[in-house]
Amino acid sequence: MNSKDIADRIVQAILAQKLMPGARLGEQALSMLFDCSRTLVREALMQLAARGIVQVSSRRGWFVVQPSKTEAREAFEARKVIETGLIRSAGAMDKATLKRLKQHIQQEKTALKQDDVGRRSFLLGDFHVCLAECLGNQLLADTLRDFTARTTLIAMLYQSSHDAVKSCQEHIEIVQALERGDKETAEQLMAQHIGQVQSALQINAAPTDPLAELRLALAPMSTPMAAKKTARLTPRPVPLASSSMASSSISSSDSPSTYLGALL
Amino acid sequence: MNSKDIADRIVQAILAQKLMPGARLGEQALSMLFDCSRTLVREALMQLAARGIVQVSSRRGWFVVQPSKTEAREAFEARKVIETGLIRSAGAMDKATLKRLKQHIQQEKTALKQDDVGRRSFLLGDFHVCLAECLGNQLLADTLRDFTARTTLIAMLYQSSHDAVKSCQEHIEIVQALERGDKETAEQLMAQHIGQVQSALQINAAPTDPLAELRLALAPMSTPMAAKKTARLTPRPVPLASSSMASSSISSSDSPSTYLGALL
DNA sequence: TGCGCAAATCTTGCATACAAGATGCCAAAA
DNA sequence: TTTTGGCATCTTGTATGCAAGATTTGCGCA
Repeated sequence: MNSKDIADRIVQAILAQKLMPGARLGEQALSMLFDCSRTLVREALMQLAARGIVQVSSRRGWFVVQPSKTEAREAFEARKVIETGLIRSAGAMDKATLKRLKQHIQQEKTALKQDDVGRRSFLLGDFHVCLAECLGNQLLADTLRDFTARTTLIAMLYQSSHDAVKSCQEHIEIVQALERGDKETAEQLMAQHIGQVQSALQINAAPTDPLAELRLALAPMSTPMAAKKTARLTPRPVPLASSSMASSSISSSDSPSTYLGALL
Repeated sequence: MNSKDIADRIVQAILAQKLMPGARLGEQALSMLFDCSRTLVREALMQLAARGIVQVSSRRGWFVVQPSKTEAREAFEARKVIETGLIRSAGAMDKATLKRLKQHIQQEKTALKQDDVGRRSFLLGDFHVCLAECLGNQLLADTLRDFTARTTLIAMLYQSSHDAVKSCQEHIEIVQALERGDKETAEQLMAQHIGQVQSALQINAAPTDPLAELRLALAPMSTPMAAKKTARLTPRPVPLASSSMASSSISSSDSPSTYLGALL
């Protein structure tokens, strides 16, 4: 278990929407989870920070990034630029490549059918990384993975009303266009597809009132003492001032073991 | 002096062609240079590794990356995709932005006139980062900085015969096209410009046979023992198997002080 | 009850110590 | 002379300890 593995696990958890933006990533907690020293955890977090996936607030803690509206726009624009450009500059695809893409889409369908939210989210994002690899550019594929993690976080943060089934359908159409060699259409479809995801954001929903979580938790219940403790409410809540969101419940109000469960 | 500063300095040294591909970056040496512990140096190197700028060979050392031919192709393709796409998707530029670009070009001219190789190399690369920022995408600008560092290393590794004056001239033309709102031409010029730099590479010069150095060194000399020792051949030469190159002499056979001078 | 201050606690920042693999060097033997 | 075995050295890999800032908590006081 080296720092690379730890970083990969964290990225995967984000792609599977199991780590929310703003989630706390304590060095101690992670070192216990991965059964290693803080040193390795720190190295992993440093790498992720360099990739723009986590950030550290001096002597306060490490947190999954919460992209601002500007950063959200930039991330989607970046993906559009890269993915459409990649299609445009690509040569013809061979059969094996197309097969791989189709297999990926099959996996998406399976995850959709089984209602496996984590896997579904991961695969819908991974399609784009896979496509970049198929188009023959590992460098851009890796870059795209980070950007996809970013847009996934953005979708969580801005309460995307995005439809997974529709997304999968759009992936299918893109691959079909590529299969018949119609790059122009494929490029156009890709731009639309990313645009769809982007416009599904409630871009003004983020600065919702910071008490939403409390309100929900403290709403009158029919069976008053159903849960013995209702869990501590936001013990160390949203770290960074700015916009708050409903995410911290998962990441910070559960016990360490549960909170870290996202990585297992 | 934190790890971020150290990483920045290393990147700058690469952009200024003061650190060659394959150059050794010993933790101890850097910690002495920056007067800090190995921990900080290690954190910086980890970040750079995550950005694909350095790599570590287990218990052997840290080295500036030596992109393979495939990686070289990918890096140039990535830059083409991003930079042309960015121009295409950009809106109109305001006056202040154009002014900034023109100032940058002025700096390029100055460095050219003064024959300041380091600054010249840095500025010619930084133009593209600057442009990305001007086009309103900091995320892609940061990405482009890393990619530019990569292509700079590639140019060093593959003995680019690239002409700085010509490059600057091409920058000027791109900005002119942007100024008159002719994005289409600007995009085309940019693609050509990057293509020029790419095709100036001696792409077949690097994977020359690994014995080239030996052959040269062992070629019959007219004055047999002219040099008392002919220098140890590749003392701790190229770290990773694959392609060898003529660069290691500078980075690894000089004394630490000289070798680290690139960062000061 | 509300407010302010200080101690306690938590979390990261940084340095250092030690472990362990990789490399180079040298001597001894074939 | 060449090869091989082992030792010395160099370099990273990992853990741990302590310092210092940030946050929370609890208490005294008006």
